[in-house]
Amino acid sequence: MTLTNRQNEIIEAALKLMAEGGIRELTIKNLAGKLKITEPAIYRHFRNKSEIVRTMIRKFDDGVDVSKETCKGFDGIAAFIRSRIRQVSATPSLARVMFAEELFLDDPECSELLLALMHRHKETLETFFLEAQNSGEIRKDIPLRQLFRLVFGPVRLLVKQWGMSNQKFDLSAESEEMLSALRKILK
Amino acid sequence: MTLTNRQNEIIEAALKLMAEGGIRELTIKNLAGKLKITEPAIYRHFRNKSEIVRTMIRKFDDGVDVSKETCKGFDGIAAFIRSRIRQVSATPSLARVMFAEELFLDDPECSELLLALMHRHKETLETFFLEAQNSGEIRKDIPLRQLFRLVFGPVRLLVKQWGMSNQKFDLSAESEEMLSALRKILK
Amino acid sequence: MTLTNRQNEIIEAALKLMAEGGIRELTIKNLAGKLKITEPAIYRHFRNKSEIVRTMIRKFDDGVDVSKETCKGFDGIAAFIRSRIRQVSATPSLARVMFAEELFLDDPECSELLLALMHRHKETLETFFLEAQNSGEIRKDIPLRQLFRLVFGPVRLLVKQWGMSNQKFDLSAESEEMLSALRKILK
Amino acid sequence: MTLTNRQNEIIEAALKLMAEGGIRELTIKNLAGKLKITEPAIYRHFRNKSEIVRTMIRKFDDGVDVSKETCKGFDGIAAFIRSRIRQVSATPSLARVMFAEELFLDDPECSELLLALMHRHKETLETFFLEAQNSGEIRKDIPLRQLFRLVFGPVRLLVKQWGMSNQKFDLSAESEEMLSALRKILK
DNA sequence: TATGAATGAGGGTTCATTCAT
DNA sequence: CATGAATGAACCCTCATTCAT
Repeated sequence: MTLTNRQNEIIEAALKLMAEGGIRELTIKNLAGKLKITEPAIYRHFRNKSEIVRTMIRKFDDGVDVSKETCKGFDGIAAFIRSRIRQVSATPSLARVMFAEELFLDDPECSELLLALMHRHKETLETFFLEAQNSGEIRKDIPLRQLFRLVFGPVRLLVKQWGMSNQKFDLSAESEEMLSALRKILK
Repeated sequence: MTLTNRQNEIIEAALKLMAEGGIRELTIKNLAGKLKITEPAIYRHFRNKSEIVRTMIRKFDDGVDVSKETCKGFDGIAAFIRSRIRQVSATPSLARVMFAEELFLDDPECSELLLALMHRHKETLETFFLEAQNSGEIRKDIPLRQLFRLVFGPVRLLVKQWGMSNQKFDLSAESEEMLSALRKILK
Repeated sequence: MTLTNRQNEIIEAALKLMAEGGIRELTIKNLAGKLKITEPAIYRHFRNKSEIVRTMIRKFDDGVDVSKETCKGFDGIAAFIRSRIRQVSATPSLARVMFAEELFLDDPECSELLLALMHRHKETLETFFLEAQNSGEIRKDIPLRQLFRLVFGPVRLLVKQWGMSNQKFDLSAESEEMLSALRKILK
Repeated sequence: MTLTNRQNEIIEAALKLMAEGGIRELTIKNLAGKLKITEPAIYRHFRNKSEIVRTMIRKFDDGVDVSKETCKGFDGIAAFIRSRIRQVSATPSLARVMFAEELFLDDPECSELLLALMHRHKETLETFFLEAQNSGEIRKDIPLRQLFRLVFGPVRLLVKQWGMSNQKFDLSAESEEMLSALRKILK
């Protein structure tokens, strides 16, 4: 995904707007206002609003790179989670929208994209879970799809709490604590 | 919370609209259309749109009744979760909005209400967690706020998956499986 | 003009509403709210809103009774003015609307009524002016219609200032001072 | 105050609407209709309706230029009055709203603006009155605030009569007659 | 690459009024 | 004498988008 400078600026502004006042604040007018250009100018860089949102989603999905080669088992899972946490820490506005799939329910193209991304992640992660079960890092009496929920449910909630509390607590400390708790209880 | 018949009808219609097409579908016009009355008629029953949404939220919060007397410890937590699951099963549209606090970010009155409700629940639940730790149902080396996330993160994710998959799996079976998994791993 | 009790209550409430927040505050809804009845109930007492306003206007015109018999010349004029001032002092809300004919521009029936009343007053008053000129109380080198403006322009402005200042000064003192000034300068 | 062409056109149309049918006729819809554009187009030129009205008020206040340098005493007053009369003659629609402060009672921002302008005028004019008293043009036994009313009350009433009569008489002749009458009686 | 001006669709809301009860 | 429920018309305003320049 190669974006022009302007495109990156627009994505950045869009994210800020969403974080500040919810998805309703993300309008072409506000976007233009924030970038100090006029509304039609936006359309030089994106075909329409949906494309902006979709590009935003894709861009932040690119940020999570956990190649299945470098890590294995629970380490792979931890790497994935840490990658997400690092991303959210770097761009706190993300915390408010990253796991809010409902926000995009009314745009079919966005919904579809999100579903596809989620599916891809799930596949990657289930490989890790299997490895972890086989190596004895994780007990074997819990179905894979429950494992997925037991691990990523808490992560999502943590990020959401951090976003809704306006970053009042130390996200990375709290996430490390959570990871070690997960390691403990799943053994 | 005593609502008139019409008010209940309006709330019901509002929920359906949201579930069908996201919060953007929840407009006074659509609401009126669904009820086959005119838009101004809505305003005889609610002062404005925000009041409709807030009433909707309150109504479904009323549905979760877990008195601290009847249950204790992990049973209290399980009761709370089962109550939620039952509610969502009965009104599947709920699954798509119940844990989507972001949807209401742009309405300060709604946001505030949601925060208050979440706070109340957290307080109730932390009592249960403490009891469970003291009675030995739950290990003591995990901080309360992590416990909260470890339990309710997965529940939220489960409900969300069910909603986004259009109720493709058996929610109550899956939730029972999750509960027993939680019981196991937290001991 | 004989009004029922309820009608008088409605007129009174209407006047208060107008005084508090301008003519836009005078709505059937607000009227009903102030009287703690429902909107349709208003229509038991008046055929429509215009009739309410017209009745209001007529009622307060009835309050100014200056028979041409009891007074003559400048005394007649002074009596008329004092009568107005007394009325406004008794019902301060009046000050904000009494001379604001523009408020009713959009209701032809009201406009017409107002014009008729103004015409009647002018006729009465011109008789007084003529008498005053003939008796030497007022100089004769000023045309009647200018005299009318020179006397009632200031009175209107005085009342308006009193109303817009929220009755900050002593209206009757100020009006007496004005009357004596008028007597002086017109001789 | 520099306005774009379109802004001037809008203000002009707004004034016409008000003059034709009272303030209730001044709606965005009518405004758009008169200019043969759509309603949203209006909002490219003004932020909202209140801003239109306020600009209208300011624009016509700009028209009254009486520098304290060129005139002194009663001449200053006469200049101010003549300036107003000229303005109203040029734009007869103004006559119906220029002195109708009540029309804007329901818009706090307009009310405030009007009060500020009125205050500024009063200050300018009281300087003239003082000069006139000191130079012997106006008798000294009448308080300043009464003088203000005695002079501007009649002017306001004259303009209002002209407006409400649909310009049936010769405003400038009548105003000159009034000015000379005022000069006579105030000496 | 940007702008100024406009548009069609739709948003939430308030109005005076009516009607059956 | 009053109500509950509704209506049609109109209100102000914002949306994403387009087009000529």
